[in-house]
Amino acid sequence: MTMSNTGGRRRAPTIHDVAREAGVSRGTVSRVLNGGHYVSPAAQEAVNAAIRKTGYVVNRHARSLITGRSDSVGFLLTEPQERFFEDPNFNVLLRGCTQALAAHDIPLLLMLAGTRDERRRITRYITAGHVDGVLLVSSHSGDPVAEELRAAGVPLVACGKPIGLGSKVSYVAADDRDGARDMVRHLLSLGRRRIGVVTGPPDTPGGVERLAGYREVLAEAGLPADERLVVSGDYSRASGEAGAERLLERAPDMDAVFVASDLMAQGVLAALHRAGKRVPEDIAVGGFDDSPAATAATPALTTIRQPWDRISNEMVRVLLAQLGGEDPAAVILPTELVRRESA
Amino acid sequence: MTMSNTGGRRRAPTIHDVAREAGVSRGTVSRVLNGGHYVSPAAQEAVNAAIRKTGYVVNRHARSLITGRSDSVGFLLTEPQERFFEDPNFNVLLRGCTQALAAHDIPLLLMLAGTRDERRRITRYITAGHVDGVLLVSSHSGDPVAEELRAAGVPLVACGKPIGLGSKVSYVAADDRDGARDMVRHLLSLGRRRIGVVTGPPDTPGGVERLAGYREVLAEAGLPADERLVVSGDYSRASGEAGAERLLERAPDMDAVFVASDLMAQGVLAALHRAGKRVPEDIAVGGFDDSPAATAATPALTTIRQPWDRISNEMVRVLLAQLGGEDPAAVILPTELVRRESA
DNA sequence: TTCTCTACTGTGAACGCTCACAGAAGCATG
DNA sequence: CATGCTTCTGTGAGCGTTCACAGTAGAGAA
Repeated sequence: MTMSNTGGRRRAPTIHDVAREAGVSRGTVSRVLNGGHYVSPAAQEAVNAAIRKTGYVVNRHARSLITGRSDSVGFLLTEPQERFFEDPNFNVLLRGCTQALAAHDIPLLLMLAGTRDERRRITRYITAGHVDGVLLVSSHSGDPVAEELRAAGVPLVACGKPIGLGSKVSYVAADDRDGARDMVRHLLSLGRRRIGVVTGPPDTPGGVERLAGYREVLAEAGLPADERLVVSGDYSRASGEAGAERLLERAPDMDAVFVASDLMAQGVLAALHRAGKRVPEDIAVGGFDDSPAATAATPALTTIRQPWDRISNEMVRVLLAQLGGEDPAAVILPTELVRRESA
Repeated sequence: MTMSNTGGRRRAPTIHDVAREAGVSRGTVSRVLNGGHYVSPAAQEAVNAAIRKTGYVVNRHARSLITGRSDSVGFLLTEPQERFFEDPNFNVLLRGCTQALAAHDIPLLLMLAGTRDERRRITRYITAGHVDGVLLVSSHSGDPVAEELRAAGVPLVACGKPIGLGSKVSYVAADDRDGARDMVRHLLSLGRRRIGVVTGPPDTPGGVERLAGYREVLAEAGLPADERLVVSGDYSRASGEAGAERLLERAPDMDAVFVASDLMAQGVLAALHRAGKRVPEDIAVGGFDDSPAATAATPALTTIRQPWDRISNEMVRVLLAQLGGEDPAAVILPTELVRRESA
């Protein structure tokens, strides 16, 4: 009667135990574990049975030691922390990436690099090869971590087009410009002609591209470019509130606002409410993101849906392709107008 | 002229290189790396200089292979996914844990186990020793993953008291009952006497304890227990809305509601607004959590703050203590009443 | 037959580290 | 002067895997 796998918590079974159980050599077990090429069907089956019987699980440390790969990837957040809190997009993205990676049996290491010290530590950790690649969430330009990682040759996929870096870095992004165009066209179709905009920070792709889309459509419609109708925020609720106040002051005849994020749009709604403006009767409001904030708002926000589930899937796909030796790639995904009450 | 660390990306320096550079043996370098006991000051310094010069970073896989530890911990979420989205507490908790662990140079693996298959995979992964311990977020009772991990002897710290499990599992929780007591006492102090409650699911500690606190205070105040004033939700906004409607129907003379989460309280506010009730004039509303939803609501919610930053710190502290050989422990942290407009 | 090719299998040698052990040196104690 | 103790150092072994290589068997071609 031999010792079996149940109970005892003695020692985890190794590839050796499996080999003995299956009556083959370590090499054959290893081959089965790694795709099963050059293994006879009989051996294949014997090994699988032995694995089930012993409850064998590969020791990833031993594997990594020799392969040099870690079979894990990092999810790196270099944003200032308040965004992480307030922006529901991060949650969706994080969850999507975790799941997409889990499907490949690849664990995700969460890394927060808010301070200088943290950045140094994390950079060291990553460049030491403790992860095979990095999913980067950092829309601000001039991110030193991103640049260092790129220089060190770490496979990298950014979420949103990285402004500072060269073209050699992969990214996945929603079509910000096209989304903005859709929204502004929608506002025009409602008969609005004095359309304001609260855009994002000018060092983020969302800030730049959404504003560009807005300007393009107005120009195409033959409307004058009026800089009094343009203010910028930082994607926070508070900045939306402040932005709306400034707009109302500078352009009291405004009849619509395009806001570059739902969270800011919440702030805008609050400011308009305080100013006695009815939405959408007096002023139509269009958001961006289709976050939970959009449905939570009163009135519910008409907004642009970013395909976050597809974005996370694509980020993982592109990163894995890169780990497999493929070249960096840029992926741009279409957005969708979601009509609710605010416009 | 010897090959130096800069450029070339040839091969990462090993402990061997450091030893040669410092003129000592591998063993001495290893001792320096692991606390520096039994190392002469001279050797200590030589090794540190060599580490700086070579840019050496320890290979964690090699270390883990021999120590059997992975020097990483898992953050396991077995909640249904919508909570992860909607509840901002998870973000604060996740961020806090990541940072607290980073201070000990321990990476955090994010694990989502929503479906049966995912649960199986994750359990296998964890029990195989790929993480040293687990921070568990799963308030629902009868969680099969938690039970399996406990049975397998995996060091575990839960967030919130795990209902199903025995007392051998560590947890960190806010004092739900006391927080509820504070809120209900506050409502009483405002002169309210017909106080309703929208509690959480009865299989969560929040659902049980907050309701218990509510009942205790009413009893202590000599008020009758009226089951028409008690409904339960699932912490979602929608369930708060439905709960408020049911309360209004069953107890039209209600003059206050204690809601077991801010998110549900948002729903309650919406329902009250629709029913033409003014808050706080007609009905005072008290929330729980002090989440961003509390300030976003109109009127801003009076609520109970849970010390999430302390909770995450304590979770990590208790887990690390357990990894160091200490026994499981329960930590209960005080809450705080935050007065705003709604009550 | 003999040779070559393909499909499959087993065996040492790493990978980079820690741990146990042996041994050296210094100093106090018997 | 031996003995013990403490502090420090180097060395071999081995953690569990993969990889390169050598080798076997069987099929088909010369």
